[in-house]
Formats: sequence, structure tokens, C-alpha cells
Amino acid sequence: MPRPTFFNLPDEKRQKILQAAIDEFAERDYESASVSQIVIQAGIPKGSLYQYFVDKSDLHHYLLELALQKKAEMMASAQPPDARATLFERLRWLFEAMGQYEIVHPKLAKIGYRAIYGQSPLPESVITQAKEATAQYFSALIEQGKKSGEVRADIDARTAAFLFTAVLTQLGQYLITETAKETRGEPAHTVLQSPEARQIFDQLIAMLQYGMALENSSQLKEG
Amino acid sequence: MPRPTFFNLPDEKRQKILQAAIDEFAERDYESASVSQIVIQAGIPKGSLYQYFVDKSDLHHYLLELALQKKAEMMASAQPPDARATLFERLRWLFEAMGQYEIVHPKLAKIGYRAIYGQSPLPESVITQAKEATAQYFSALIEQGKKSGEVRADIDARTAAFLFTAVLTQLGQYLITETAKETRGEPAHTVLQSPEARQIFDQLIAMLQYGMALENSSQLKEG
Amino acid sequence: MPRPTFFNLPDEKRQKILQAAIDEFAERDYESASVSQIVIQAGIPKGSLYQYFVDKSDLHHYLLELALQKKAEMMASAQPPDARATLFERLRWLFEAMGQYEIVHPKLAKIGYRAIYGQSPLPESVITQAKEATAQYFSALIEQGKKSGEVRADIDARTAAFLFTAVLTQLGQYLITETAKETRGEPAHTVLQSPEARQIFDQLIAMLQYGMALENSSQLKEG
Amino acid sequence: MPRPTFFNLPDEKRQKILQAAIDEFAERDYESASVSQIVIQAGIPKGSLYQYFVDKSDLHHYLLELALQKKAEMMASAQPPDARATLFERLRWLFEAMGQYEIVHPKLAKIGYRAIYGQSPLPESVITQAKEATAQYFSALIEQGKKSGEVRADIDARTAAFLFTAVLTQLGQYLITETAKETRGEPAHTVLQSPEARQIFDQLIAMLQYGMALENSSQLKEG
DNA sequence: GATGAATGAGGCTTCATTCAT
DNA sequence: GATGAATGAAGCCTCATTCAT
Repeated sequence: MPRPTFFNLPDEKRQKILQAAIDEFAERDYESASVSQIVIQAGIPKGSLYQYFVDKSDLHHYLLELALQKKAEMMASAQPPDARATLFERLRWLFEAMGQYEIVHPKLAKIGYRAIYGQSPLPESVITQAKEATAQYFSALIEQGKKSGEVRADIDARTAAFLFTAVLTQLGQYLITETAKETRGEPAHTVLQSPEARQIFDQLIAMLQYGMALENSSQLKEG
Repeated sequence: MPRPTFFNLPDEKRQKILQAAIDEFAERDYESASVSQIVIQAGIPKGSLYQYFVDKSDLHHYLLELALQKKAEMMASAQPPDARATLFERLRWLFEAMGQYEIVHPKLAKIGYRAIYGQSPLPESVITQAKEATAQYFSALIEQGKKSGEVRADIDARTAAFLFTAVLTQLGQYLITETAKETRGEPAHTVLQSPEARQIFDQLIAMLQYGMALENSSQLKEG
Repeated sequence: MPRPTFFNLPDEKRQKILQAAIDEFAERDYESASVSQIVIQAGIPKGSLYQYFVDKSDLHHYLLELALQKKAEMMASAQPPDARATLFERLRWLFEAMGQYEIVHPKLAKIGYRAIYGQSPLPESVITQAKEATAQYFSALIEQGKKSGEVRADIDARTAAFLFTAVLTQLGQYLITETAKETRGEPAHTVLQSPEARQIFDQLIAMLQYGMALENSSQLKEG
Repeated sequence: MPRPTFFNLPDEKRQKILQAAIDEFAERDYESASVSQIVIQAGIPKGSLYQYFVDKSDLHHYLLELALQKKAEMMASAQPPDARATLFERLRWLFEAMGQYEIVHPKLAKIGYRAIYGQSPLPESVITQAKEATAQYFSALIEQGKKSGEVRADIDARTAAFLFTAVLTQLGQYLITETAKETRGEPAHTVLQSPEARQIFDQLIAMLQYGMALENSSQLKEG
């Protein structure tokens, strides 16, 4: 909840402040991030920042909100999967949409990631809740897959959800890191659409779907 | 590289210092971690710490080394898989050994994790190298599996390695977090040996091995 | 000396501003009092305050003037003692009138008190002058009492004036403090008219008049 | 509770710091008093002050303790009244001892005074308790006087205690103020022993004892 | 005349490190 | 080798006042 003042600023100035804050909080931990550094980078007096935001925490919260918002926008803008799509088609779509987000907003993604997996000033309950929401989303998806016959009945939904989350999270981490490196060169978001990227995605989904083993039917039921 | 002085200390004192440092660096970011807090917790004069370690960074480095060492010890002490073990048996063993490490040394694990995935004072090259080593280890394992006929030939080793790493990493994160919570109750390291944990591990391995899909052989080659 | 703008304000708004300022200056030291807090409490833009008053000091001065004015009003509205009243009847009336003031306007009284006895931005000369005025008022009263035969001739007027001031001042402090506590309960200004209060006043006056000693005439002249 | 470091300082340095702090806290409210100003005046780095005191409040507390201690020393060093002394002789001694304290340590006295009567960070309970202690001390003294026949039986002890406190307090205020002015000229503590001062004290005591009225026995009971 | 954003000095406190004892 | 006091830059935040709109 920034102060109204912040939203009355000229776009350019507001963006400059946001960019400075995003840069700082993406580079450093919440505690280590320096308000002084932000105002220097943004080219504004220190007092001004405190007319835009209540305090450091307020600014940080806003960036988290912004991250959620940008992610939502990204997912909304991505062509949603057909209603008749299979579970794994949906999963693939999810991977790609998330990938888009992480590639277009790598720093916001990093800030959001840190808020959950790193050191963060968020209350434990919020973090737990966020994780649980993801787990339940995937669990539901998988249970649905089991009902529709796509997924084997002996698959534990929570464990499978964990597997999805793991892949999604690490994929995000990977893309964020790589994007940070490739600031120069071709626009980052085209990378995802490269044939190589498509192939990697195909492989990941396929592995989740069919496993890696050459022969596979009999042993599972015994295990 | 602590100063020689450090290793001449009586064991008890050295352990107390290490524990204080581990507690602090596990709780906070490298930059946020407070040298003052460490010396207070360790009950030693501030000047002493600087006779044992060159500076804050030196101490941090040493903890990372310690983490690697403890991890190695843990893996060494775990019953290594039979030489004729299959890839997935090896993977399962790896999961369990890593799990043991993360459960027995959750704080060191957290510090190590942060050094790679979080904000860390390590040079980029070291981090990249560490990640690459893991990737190559898994890649080699998988290539081997392909040769032995355990793994389908069309599996991309690097991508599969990524999948393994993702699961391993998230599993670690999960165990570290849970261990932190369960300070009370039964000793954390027994959790891994519970039937529930075994089942989860079985499921994870099985999913990586055979996938989740009900029918699964033919489509992959087309996908 | 507020700016003319201030007096052109609608009564209600002017009162709201004054009340906010009184609350703040009563709660905090002149230096610690926050202009920001005042405008927030008054619900006016910060710039406006500076159109009504030259600066923080100007506002503070005005509150002091207001305190004097309210005190004068209070004394004027109290039934003045008969012209033939004795010195101690006058004193008693003074105590009661001052008490009324401090009970009806405890915050203004506090601000006024602080300006004289606490830290204040007033020039030393003003403070000295104010104190001197009180001293002279009482001195005159006492000299008059001596002439009329009410007061013993060997009483030093300045010292007696000091005694009166002391009692009056501490009484004021006491009433201000108590009034602040008893926000709830019966209206504060009725307290003064309670039988208990009357008795305390009677006692105080009597003690000033006749002293506390059991036997009392002869020794004084020797002392 | 300053840190031990503070007491290990060379006397001269410790005194310089104390003096700077006393000057600042005597001149300004607790909130307005500036730590920066203190360190500048004391000629020490800002960080050093925080090795001597936990924080601003700790320093302030210590000054209050110091004030109490100096007051106690002062009272102890003053020739205590004979055990057979009358109430008013005791009161006179009290006035003089307190006067000595306020004249020798006017700034500490001011700080102490402000802690009770002005804006202070002390919890309400402590202040109330301090006031109550004084009130009870005087009440007891007076009750004793009533028993020994020195004081009239119809005197209300609490009200008389209030009167004593009022005179003592205002006397203190007066002496503090005057002492501050007369920094130059003859040593302040000799003032109290001047004939003029003695006479004023005599008068004050006499007035409390015998009152000011010319005739005085009969009317009290009627009033 | 009304507004409220801009300003930058100053508030208290913590920091990692050095160095005299 | 052990100690712990000294240091001053940097941390976050609030301040009274001005001024462009």
C-alpha cells in the first residue's frame, strides 16, 4: 500500500523509482537491501521515498504485489489451454507461461521467489499458505487426471504435486539466472520459443508423463 | 582458510564458535549476518574471532567447506549402493543420503543452499562450476543408464539431469524447512526411515522411472 | 500573531486546528511536538498551516496567548470576591478560580506551565517578567494585608508571595495531572466543588493563615 | 545500567562524557535531547557512546540514578538533625539539605525534576510511586508531630504534606533557575549560607508553623 | 487562498574491522 | 595469543519548511 502520492507521480519518475527498487531487492536480501542505494539509483531525495512509501517494508510489499500482478497478467495473456486439454498439456502450458513470466520479469520473479524460499520478512503463515495453495492446485489437477484416466490410480496426488512444483520452481530459478546473464544479445523472451527450448520442454513433460525407463509397466505395481 | 590459531583451540571452544556462526549464517543472509551476534553467542571476545578468521568472508567460506565436508561424510557413511545397482536404485540411494544430510545438518545445508541459489558473496564462476559439476555427475549417470539399457535412448541426458537436480534440490529445501519446524517431537532423522517417507521416496523414484501416465509406451516417440 | 487568514476561517475548522495543536503541545515538548502530527490530527493540508501561522513558533505563541486569555476569562467569570474581602478570602478565591481554569483547560494550562517552568522557546526575559508579575501581584496583596492589620508586620512580603505561588503552582500541577487521568467519570469541574475539595482548600488556606503549630504566638517574634 | 566499558574509562574522559550528557539533558527534554550533540560536546565518536550505554534511554536512566545518588550523598553529608529535633526543625533541615543539592547539582536536579513533573520516558507507575513516597514521608512526619503535640490535631496530614512538597519543589525550582544564572560570581553553594538566605528560610518555616495571620487561634475551628 | 509534494539535514543505532594493551 | 575499546560510515526514518500548481 504505497501512499497515493506515488501513483500521482509522472510515469517516468515512478518507473525509475520502481526500477531502482526492483534492482536493489533483486540483488540483495530484504534486510541487506539499502534504501539509500535505491534513492541514489532513482535520483530522488531520501525524504521523497518516504512520501511514496510508508517504509522499507511497504516498498517491499508493493514489489511483491507487483510481482503477483505481473505474473497474473502474463498467465492471462498466454493462450490458455483448450478446455479439453489433457493434464500434461495443461502442465506444459503452465511451464511455458511461468517461463514467460520469469524471462520477462526475472528480477520481480527473483524477489517473489526469495520471499517464499529465502529470507523474507513475511510471516510464516503467509508463506505456508502460499506453498499450500500451489500444492493444492496441482493436487486437484492430478486427482482430476486420475478420474479422467490420464493418470494411474496408484499415483499419490500430493507427491506428484511436489514433483511438479519442484520442476516448475527449478525451471524458474534456471530461467531467472540465465536471463540475468543474457541481458545482452537477443531479447530474452524469444529464447523460450526457440526450437531447443521447445525440445527441452517436450522432454520434461514426456519424462513426467512416461518416465525415463525403457520398460516400465510391471514393476511399478509391485513397488 | 581459518588461521592456524583456530585449529589449536580446544575442541569445545571451537565447536561453540562454529555453532554460533552456523546459527547466525543459517538464520540470516551473508550480508545481514552479524559478526557481533556470533561473538556474543559464542561467548568470545570480538578480537578473538579475527585471530581465528581473516574476516567475515573467511568464516563464511569455512562454513561452506564444512558443509561440503559434512555432506561428503554423510554420503560416505551411508551404505553405498551395490556396484550392480540400477540407475534408479542409485538415484534412490542418493535421495536418501542427501536427505540424511539435510536432516542431520539442516543449518549447514541451508547455508550451502543459499550460497548457490540465494544471495552469496561467492564469485559467479564458483557457483556455475558447482552447478555444472552436479549436472555432469547426473548426466554421466544417465548416459551410463542409456548404455546399460535402463534408460530410453531418446532421453536427453542434460534435461534428465536437470529433472533429477530439481527433485533433489526441492526435496532438500522441504526437509530443511520441516526439520526446522520439528525441533520437538521425535528425532528428525528417524522421520526419513518412517514408512510414510519410504513410500514417498518410492513414489518419486517410480514417477521418474515410469512416469505418471496410464498408457505410455508408444506416444513418446511421436511427441 | 497568526496570519489574518487564520481568523477568516470558519469557526469549526479553526477550532479543529487549535484543538489538534493544543493536544500536541500538551503532550510533547515544544521541540518534540510535531507539525506533521498537528496537521494530520486537524485534517488540513500541511501547507495550510503555514498560511495560518508563520511557523511552529508562531503557533506555539498563539497557544500561549490563548492560555492567558482563557485564564483571564475564567477569572473574570468567577464571582469576584467582595471588595471588603480579607486577604485570605481573596487567596481562597484565587485558588478556586485558578483551579477552575486548570480543570476546564488542563491542556492549555499544561502548555502555559511548561513555557515557564519547563523547556520553552520563550526568551528568558519574558519568563522572568511573567514570574515577576506574579510575585509583585502577591506582594502587593500581602503588603495591603499588612496595612489592614490582617497580616503580621514581620512577614516578608516577597517570601510570603513565594509561598503563595508555590502552593498555587503545585495545586495547578496536581489538578492538571488528575484531570488528565479522570477523563471518564463525572465531569472534572465538578470535582472542585465537592465537599472533599472544599475541605482541602479550607485546610490549605487555614494553614497559610494560622500555621500548623499548636501554640504559636510568642515564638515567632523570637525565631 | 551503563556497560562495564563505561566504568573502565579514565576518570577525565568519563566525566567529560557525563558532563556533556548532563548539559544536554538539562537543557532539553528527553526526546529533544540529541545524542549527536552529546558526542560532539564530549569529543568522542558516536559509536563510542554506544559502547558505554545501551542506548539513549540507558544514558538517561543513568543520569537519573546519578541524580538520586548525588542527592543521597548530599543529604548524608549534611549534619542530620538531632533526634530530639522538632518537626519544623527537621523540615528546616530538609529544606537546607535539598537546597544544597539543588545548588551544587542544579543540572542533575533539573533532569530529575523533569523526569517527574515534565515530559519523561518513565512509566507512569514509577512517577506515581515516587510522588507517593514523598507524600507518605511527609505524612508520617506530620502524624508524628501530631502525636508529639507539635501539630494541631485538626490538621490533615496529606494536605499538610502537599503543602510541604509544594514549598520544597518550588524552592528547588527557584534555586535551580537562580543557580543557572549565577554561574559566574561567588560559588553558588555559599548563597544558601548567606544571612539573607537564612532569613528567608526562617520566614518560610515560621509561616508554615505559625501562619501569617495576626490573630489566629479561634477562627480555625470555625472556618 | 489552498494544496501537498519536495527537500536534505538530522534523528538514533549497528556495523565490520583495527589496534593498543 | 588474548582482549575489548575505538572508530566513523552507513543503516532507516522524521523533521519543519518551501513552492509550484
